[in-house]
Amino acid sequence: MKIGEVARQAGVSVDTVRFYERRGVLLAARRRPSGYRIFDATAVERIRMAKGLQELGFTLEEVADALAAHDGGGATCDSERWRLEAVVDRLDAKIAELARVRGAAVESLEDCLAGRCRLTPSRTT
Amino acid sequence: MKIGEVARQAGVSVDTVRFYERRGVLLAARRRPSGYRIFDATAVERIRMAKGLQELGFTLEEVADALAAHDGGGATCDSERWRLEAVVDRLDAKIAELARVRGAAVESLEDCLAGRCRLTPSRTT
DNA sequence: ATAAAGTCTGGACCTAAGTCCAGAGTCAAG
DNA sequence: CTTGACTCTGGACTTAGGTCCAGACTTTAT
Repeated sequence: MKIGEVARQAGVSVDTVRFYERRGVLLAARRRPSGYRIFDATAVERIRMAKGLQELGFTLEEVADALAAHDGGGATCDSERWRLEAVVDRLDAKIAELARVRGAAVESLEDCLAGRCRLTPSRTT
Repeated sequence: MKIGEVARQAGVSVDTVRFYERRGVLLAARRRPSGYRIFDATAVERIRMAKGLQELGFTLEEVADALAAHDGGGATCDSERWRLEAVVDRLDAKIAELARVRGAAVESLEDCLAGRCRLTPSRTT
């Protein structure tokens, strides 16, 4: 697969694909003699994973680190339990945090509707 | 309350407080004759709300817009149902998304442990 | 009354995550 | 074998969200 195809399948720009390679989200791609990068389907998966995690507040660096730990686990995937478990833990924490903020928001809304607003210094009209 | 106290209570820097004022997250503070800003407790609440939402992927601008809609609702809080409801809706969507990504991550992990890794082009060792 | 601590403004600077060239080379379809 | 679409590199530029001055003024505690 050439870079344009990867970009299309992952829903990002080719610039982003190259950027991700530099940042270590993607492994350094193999090259044709011409210099053109050659990718396989895992590249698309990695970009999708990165995008999903990023959406949820993880930085590219964290994603790159997790993937590097995964790749570097040794010969095979199962040779260590790797970081994805840690990622899942963080997702759980994030879900809890989200629920907490949601609760706070709902509380604020209730107070507000009850005339005791915390967000606007209103003249209790 | 002076700016330092607000910053302390909200857990941000005084620079951030001023920055938030400029960006409309905080209402323009009243001033002493000296020029010093005077805040009340709602400022702290607004910063906390902003930080919480930001953590979850909302931009400062979105937060500012929601708060502006709230403030501008008219004389009182309950004069419109305001945007916090929309925020809660978005939080729900985010929670769903988070759950989805979590599922995808767990699946990847399972595939990986089963020797069918999607993220590393491994030589099936 | 003075010193230390806090605040003011305006502007420069910073990181993350991209985006957008220019200029040169490559590929593939007709 | 040409032509239009792709790809390459390197570097400049962008936006969001801050952070960090300098130099001047204000407050507060002793």
